[in-house]
Amino acid sequence: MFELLFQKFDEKIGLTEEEKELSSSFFIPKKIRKKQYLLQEGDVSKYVAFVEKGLLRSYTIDDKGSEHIIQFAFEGWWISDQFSYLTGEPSEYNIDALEDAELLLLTKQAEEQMLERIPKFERYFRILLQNSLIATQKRLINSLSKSAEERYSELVQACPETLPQRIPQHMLASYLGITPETLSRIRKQLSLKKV
Amino acid sequence: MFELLFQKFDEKIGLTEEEKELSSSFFIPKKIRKKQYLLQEGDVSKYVAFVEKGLLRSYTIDDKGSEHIIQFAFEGWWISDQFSYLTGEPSEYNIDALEDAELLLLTKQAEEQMLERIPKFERYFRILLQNSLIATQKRLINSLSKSAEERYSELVQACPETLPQRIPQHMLASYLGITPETLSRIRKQLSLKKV
DNA sequence: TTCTCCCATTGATCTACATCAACGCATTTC
DNA sequence: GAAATGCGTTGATGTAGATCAATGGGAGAA
Repeated sequence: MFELLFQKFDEKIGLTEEEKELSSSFFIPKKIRKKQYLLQEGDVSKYVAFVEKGLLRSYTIDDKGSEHIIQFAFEGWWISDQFSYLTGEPSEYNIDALEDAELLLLTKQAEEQMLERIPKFERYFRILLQNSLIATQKRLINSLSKSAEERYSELVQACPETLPQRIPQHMLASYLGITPETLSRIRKQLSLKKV
Repeated sequence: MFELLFQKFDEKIGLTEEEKELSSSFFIPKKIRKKQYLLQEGDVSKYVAFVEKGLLRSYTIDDKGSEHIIQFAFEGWWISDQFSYLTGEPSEYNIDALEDAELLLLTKQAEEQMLERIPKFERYFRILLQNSLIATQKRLINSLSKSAEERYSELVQACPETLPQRIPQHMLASYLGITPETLSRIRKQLSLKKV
């Protein structure tokens, strides 16, 4: 159950066997099925979740009723609503599973205890946050400066196998901030260009 | 010189007098003039900067030559290119001053030493990162889901005095991801609505 | 099997915003 | 003081992408 988590830890910070043992005790394993919510708008985000298996997304629904996907989380990624988790305010986001998933949940108290017992996790979580911030800034600048076609091409180029395989097209559109119709037309354009 | 910095520290983590004394030794005070660069595209970001006085911005220039502002940094804010600072890669961003400014610079070595000597700064920087991430995600979702007029109204509503006073209009446009012409028209629209 | 329902596609039309160009005003530069 | 430069405004026109509507195919439920 914890293989992937430990592997990820090892990439950033080395852990001894005792530390692994100890750290694993702070996590709550949980399986959820496709379409099931991990977090619903209005609830408080009590956990950050590490994805051992499966695929989740976080998204928000705007005043006009359309969904905007904030993040996908594949195996080895973390997902949560940082704001709600941090402040205890009710969340404006939803998190649900696109595929049956196995998660490792960390509550805030567990996280704090873990940081106290094994301080080098401070470093680990700081690195995670920095990477998220860098990626989100890049995505923001892209959305402000590039065309939908450019954004889609770059996205698919980044993960050519997994993304189109595992994520339905209308969700990619939502992630890119365009309508499914527009994405369909863009794909047609691109396929014509290639030939 | 360090008043504002210590005040900000105190808001998140308490510091003793010795800790203040010690922590201040890690910073390099620096004054820069309006229009002067703190970081130029292609250089490596060696510092994170705390703004004691004045106003800076970070921005990037796209393939077509237009500027996209990533962040403004008023008094009490931090600014840097996290990616370059972290990896040592040359930066794709520029940082310059919109007003004469007084800064406190922290190099990576200094930061590491400071974290080692006063570990509660881990917490402080983690909070900073979390807040940046939350704000950037919100801005991203706004840019994907709201009209330029909505984004401008909300931005001005957030800081009605400082923003339009201290930031030239074409830079607000760049921050919002629209052209100066469009912003001008939006402002006209809004002023007509009010009357 | 048949009946839904959901999803991707395609066409026709609409609209928010960009682009290009010109002008007036203020500020800086010589 | 004249000249140059930069910024905000306004108008005319172009375009990426949204919206609305219809169609066909595939997956799951009865």
